[in-house]
Amino acid sequence: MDIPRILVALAEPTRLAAMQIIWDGGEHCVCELMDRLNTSQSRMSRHMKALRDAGLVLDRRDAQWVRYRRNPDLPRSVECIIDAVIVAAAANQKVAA
Amino acid sequence: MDIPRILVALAEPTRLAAMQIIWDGGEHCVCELMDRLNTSQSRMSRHMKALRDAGLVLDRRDAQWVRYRRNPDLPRSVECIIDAVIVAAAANQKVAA
DNA sequence: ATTGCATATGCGCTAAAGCGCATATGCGCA
DNA sequence: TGCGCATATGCGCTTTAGCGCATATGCAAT
Repeated sequence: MDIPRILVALAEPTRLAAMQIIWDGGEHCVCELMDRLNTSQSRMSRHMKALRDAGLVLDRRDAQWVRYRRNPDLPRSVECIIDAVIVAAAANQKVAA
Repeated sequence: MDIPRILVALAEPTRLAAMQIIWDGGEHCVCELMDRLNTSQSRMSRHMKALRDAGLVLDRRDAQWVRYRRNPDLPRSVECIIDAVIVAAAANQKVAA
């Protein structure tokens, strides 16, 4: 559990947005994320790799797709960080809107 | 409230350690932090500037010293992030010890 | 005014992050 | 086997972060 590494992973806006999508519990392929976050394929793929390397998400091959999902085995302390970050980011988006 | 900027600020180990010291509520000069965190003067000063620029701490001139303290006006959502990060970092240090 | 301690900052350097582009790989289907 | 979609990655580039060193600034005391 490398806290700085986790924070770095969450500190990039596109990665944070991806976490917001994934954290609810579903599985999401790269192409879906890349469409919803309006970014390129290679960029999205690399960002997902960063989240995976930080231990925040898991991935699974499903035919031609790779499905990413939240890592269910994170320590509670790390889940608390992510919850707090997502809440704060969501609150911020409301203010901005 | 720029969440990514806050996360970047917290993602550096020395800055995170400084936040752990400051978050309790006291005032701490750069020389104290630099001694306790075993780092150089310029490095510590710059890291404190980063925390200040992120809005996490405030500073105050007191004679030859500059006292840093936690920013009491942070939104609750941001305080939650910092609390969670500090708890997780502390838990980690126990495991490592 | 000078000295000394505390802090900030300009400068140059190195390392790392992030990106686009092109290409490779994995998989299903015809 | 060959094609097409989804994903990953090598490469080169640009930007940014972080550092040490030296120096500037602020303040107090002599």
